[in-house]
Amino acid sequence: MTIYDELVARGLIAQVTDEEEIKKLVNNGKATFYIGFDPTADSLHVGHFMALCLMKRLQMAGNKPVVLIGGGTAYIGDPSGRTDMRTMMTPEIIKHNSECFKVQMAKFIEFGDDKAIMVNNADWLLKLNYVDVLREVGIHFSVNNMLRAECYKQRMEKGLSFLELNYMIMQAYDFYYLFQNYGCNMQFGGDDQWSNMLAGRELIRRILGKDSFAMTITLLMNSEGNKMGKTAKGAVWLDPNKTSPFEFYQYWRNVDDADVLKCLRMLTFLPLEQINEMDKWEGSQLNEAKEILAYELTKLVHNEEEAVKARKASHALFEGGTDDADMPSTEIRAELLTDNAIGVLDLVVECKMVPSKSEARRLIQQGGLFVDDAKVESIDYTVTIEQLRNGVKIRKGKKTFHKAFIRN
RNA sequence: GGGAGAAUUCCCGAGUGGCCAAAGGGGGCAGACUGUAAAUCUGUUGUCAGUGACUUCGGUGGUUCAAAUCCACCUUCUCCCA
Repeated sequence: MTIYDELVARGLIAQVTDEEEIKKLVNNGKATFYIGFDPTADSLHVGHFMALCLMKRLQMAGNKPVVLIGGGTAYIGDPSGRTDMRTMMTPEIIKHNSECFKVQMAKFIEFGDDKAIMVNNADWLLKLNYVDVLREVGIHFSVNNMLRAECYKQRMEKGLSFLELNYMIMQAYDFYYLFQNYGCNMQFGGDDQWSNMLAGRELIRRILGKDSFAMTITLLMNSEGNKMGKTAKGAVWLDPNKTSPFEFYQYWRNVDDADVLKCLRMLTFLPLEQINEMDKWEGSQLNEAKEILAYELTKLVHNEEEAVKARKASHALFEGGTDDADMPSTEIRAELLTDNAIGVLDLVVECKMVPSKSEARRLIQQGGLFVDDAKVESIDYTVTIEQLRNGVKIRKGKKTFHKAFIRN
């Protein structure tokens, strides 16, 4: 199976500018392609991960990836798919985030002379001269067309600033710049980037009269049409300090039945034959597929050791195993104790299992808190120092586990 | 630059002087049911304290015994005119 066919079979491709040409380029390893990553946070998330996987797949097929860090575009902020403006980031934060991205990306993509390269658009965007850009680039853009673009449509009601309107132009310029300087003939990105990518292609055609290609990756949505990789608390991060391997594992272990196969196809490197086999599974058997998904992804994003640990912890907590050593834990500082004990309310807040004591109170009143598998019946319940020395297992509801302990 | 309107608790959105910590929906959390799924039903959803206190309705001042609700100024946004 050719690489292009595999991408299609995995459901990764959303839109392409010219299927035949792209197929040819990609299958023969002739593409030099770029994907842009704006450093909007200090860690990559699942959406970035998909893009990196795609890069890897294409790299394995002999194509040359260019990772573009949007250190310059981050100064503007992409309005695509947003209903409100992003908060402007300071140069220091942008720089810091860019560094974080670089470190994390090195885990997935091989960089080197003949391998992948990494560039930062801050290097060329930040020194552009306004009037020159207007004359050389701005002349090629029709505001009428821009405003018709899907990515701006939803902003027409709530308001779109001139700053943001220029994002498309900057991204288009990036493509043009990489085409000229790195022979980059193709751009990939999330499906919400389609208009921006077309703009770049159009710019290259207008200035240089040359053809270039663009392809978008299907956005990973759940069966309810929401972007996946998001929780109530925010994104699922790849940085283990922001989303622990265990939490990461659990996120995927808990996806809806309807989404498991899609996730396996799009996110893992498991052979398609194996995944198609799982497609026949039904009902509770899907739990097995979810476990495979969670394990595979944890292994890819973190490493095999973490994946094994997370799986073990998960089994221990949900299937009555005994080894609970790997669940998230918090060390309780001795000064929090009074009379060698601590109230449960304070304890669960300290472990950050609930945001406030009021919430902890409610939780207990509704019978949703357990300490060492015994239901906490009263908000006055206290945990003693002896218990803490052994480590107490706290459970909130059915799925949230935490261990609290104190050092001797 | 001129005119009209808007800003409410995580989100949407009611509320036009006391009965408002603020309707309703969404989302979240918990309980039941289950397969660590979905759907459904129930409870809950500002904070701290055992029913009372404190902080909140874009910001700052003011009127009043009392304001999310009235007034002034400011900020941001939307729409119409230029």
